[in-house]
Amino acid sequence: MIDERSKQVLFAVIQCYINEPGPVGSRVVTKKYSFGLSPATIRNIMSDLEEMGFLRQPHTSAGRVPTDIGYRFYVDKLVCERQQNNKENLFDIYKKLEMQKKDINSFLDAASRMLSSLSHYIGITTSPNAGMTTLNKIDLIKYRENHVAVLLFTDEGIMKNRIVSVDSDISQKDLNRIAEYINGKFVGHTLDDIRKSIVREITKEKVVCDKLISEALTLIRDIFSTSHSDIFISGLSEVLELPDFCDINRIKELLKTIEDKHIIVKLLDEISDSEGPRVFIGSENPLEEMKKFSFVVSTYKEGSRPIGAIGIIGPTRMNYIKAISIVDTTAYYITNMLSGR
Amino acid sequence: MIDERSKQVLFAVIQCYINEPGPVGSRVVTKKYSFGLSPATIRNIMSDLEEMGFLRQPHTSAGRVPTDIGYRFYVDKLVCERQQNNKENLFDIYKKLEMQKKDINSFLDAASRMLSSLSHYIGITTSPNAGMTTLNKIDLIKYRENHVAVLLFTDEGIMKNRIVSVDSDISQKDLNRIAEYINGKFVGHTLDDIRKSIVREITKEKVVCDKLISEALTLIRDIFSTSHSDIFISGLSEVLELPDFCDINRIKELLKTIEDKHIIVKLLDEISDSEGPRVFIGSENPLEEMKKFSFVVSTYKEGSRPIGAIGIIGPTRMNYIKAISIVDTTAYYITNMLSGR
DNA sequence: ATTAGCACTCTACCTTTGAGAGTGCTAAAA
DNA sequence: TTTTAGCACTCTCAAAGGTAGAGTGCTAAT
Repeated sequence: MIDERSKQVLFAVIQCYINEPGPVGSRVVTKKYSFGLSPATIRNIMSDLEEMGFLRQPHTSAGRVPTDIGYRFYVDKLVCERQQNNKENLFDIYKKLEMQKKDINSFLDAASRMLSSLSHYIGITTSPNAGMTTLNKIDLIKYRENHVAVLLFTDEGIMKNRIVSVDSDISQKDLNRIAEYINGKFVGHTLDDIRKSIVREITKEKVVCDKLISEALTLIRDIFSTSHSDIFISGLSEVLELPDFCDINRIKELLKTIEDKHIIVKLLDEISDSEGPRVFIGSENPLEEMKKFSFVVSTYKEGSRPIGAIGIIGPTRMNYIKAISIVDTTAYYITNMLSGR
Repeated sequence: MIDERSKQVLFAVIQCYINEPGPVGSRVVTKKYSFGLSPATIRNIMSDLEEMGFLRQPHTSAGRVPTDIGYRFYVDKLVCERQQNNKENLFDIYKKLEMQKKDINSFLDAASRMLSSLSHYIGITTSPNAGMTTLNKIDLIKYRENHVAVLLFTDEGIMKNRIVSVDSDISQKDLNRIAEYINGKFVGHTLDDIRKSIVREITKEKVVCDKLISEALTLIRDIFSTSHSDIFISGLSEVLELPDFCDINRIKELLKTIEDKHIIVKLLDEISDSEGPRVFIGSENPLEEMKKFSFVVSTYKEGSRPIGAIGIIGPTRMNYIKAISIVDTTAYYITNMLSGR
């Protein structure tokens, strides 16, 4: 389909373009890479590559620029060959993040900053998807008259807390009883499973237990269902330094997408059941607003189950090698750190 | 110092400029406002105003543009005269925010979005300054072996929670005892005060009580001291639509400032002991990075003590009337809603 | 199959030009 | 004394032309 030499030329063009933006011409390729061919030959090859859809010309008689398909080809090759990560920066990441261990959210915030400062693109991390985490303990605490604090502990630390007002004033003793009942039933299950069983239990109306408990269950179900995860985004100013973002309209687009965090959360949620780092290049992006950018994502896990996502957003002219490596190793260390608590 | 007629002209120029950017000339002023004077006279007045520092010319033979001093004069006048807020939009704000009452942080997040969507500038809210809030209750819960969850309830809802690892395994009973002791001593005081007394107590070494308690106190002091408040910023994409931000460098500046949230937190903290809405115009801003923007801030309170700040960032060419009114009423309603819990 | 040579194309940047808007000044009018 | 009309002058902005540079595609020679 595509011979080895053409492939080499394609990769050369892509690497040139990643190093500095602007169409890359045949002469430049011959100078930077010693193919032992003249510009004219390279030109012919590039012309072929354009026909195949890997390159394109911004305008007649300019150099070539990679298409999304070209990048895809390049990245696929990359991922295949990548056995050895560059282990050097691993340790740095590890050490710096270690400091932030205190609380899971500030930890993930720090991780997103880390992603962006390492890559010079936009770094994104999400807090664990509540539904995927396992319940460690529920506590009900009387907060003041008619107000109860519901605390959901998961294996990663406190995940959710909420103060709810209840109609009848319940004593702390009763609350303890309810909590005990719920704990006995649900500890060790994922929140998603718990929600499902609660729904089942309520609808089946086989509430042998007392009214308070059924009320509490309804309450907890509600808490579970409004579980939008937190998301940490950083590096916007970082990305503005790139020549790719000299156009004000692109900035606007990007900002609008990112500011509506729910969009990103949804996107990441969809991804978060897949393995290893994934790359979405330009038009491959499921989100309309992101079709001009590239997105490298991976997940961190609790045990073997992915519970949260991290990633990098940058221009399609992204240093994919670096980005993939950064995302991958960061995900790896987040997983480690969560389990090491 | 400055006669009435000149003042009128100054305000006319400012209003023109706020309505649409670009230097405003003498002809425009005579057309939009009926002073009964010819352009030539207006020109003379404007020339005087320039000498006094209220206006300036971007270049010879262009119209005039207000200086920061000019805006200041205008805003001062405004604040003096402002007795009647436009009560219409109050109700809207109130109703929409009411929905978000559930949890204080998502509530403040919503409030910041509200600020930005109403003003079309950048909306900022901070969560209550932990130090200023009063302690409602402390709870210590055994989370797993050697791990204790410390919960700080304040009158606004749960403010802080942290899981800490302790050397010796403590029983829930002991934890309850410690919590009880601390509660008895500190409930009703502000966290700042509590921190101070803890420090005193520890340093004085008059720890008649047992070792666990002194250890717990040290712990809690640490938790208090790392109290950076959350901050919610929104409306970045909003602001890019303004003609004032057509220059990419200004965007960069702004983003850099805003992305480093600690800067803003610090700024707001300094302000948060003053009354009513305050306006910082361009160079009046204490922060170097903000000297090209204007900042309208106010505080929300617990009782009569300000505990958090909200504000709007926009261009110096800001609609100050609207901005002040929005900030003021939003602050008012946040105060109300917090106390109405 | 590859390459050298050449005409052609397109962009980016610079300069020029003219229109438009607005000022400052002066002298006349109120 | 204050206001106004008239006019020359200045500056910006946008469009128009012109040139250099980079790169291509094609053809004919190697």
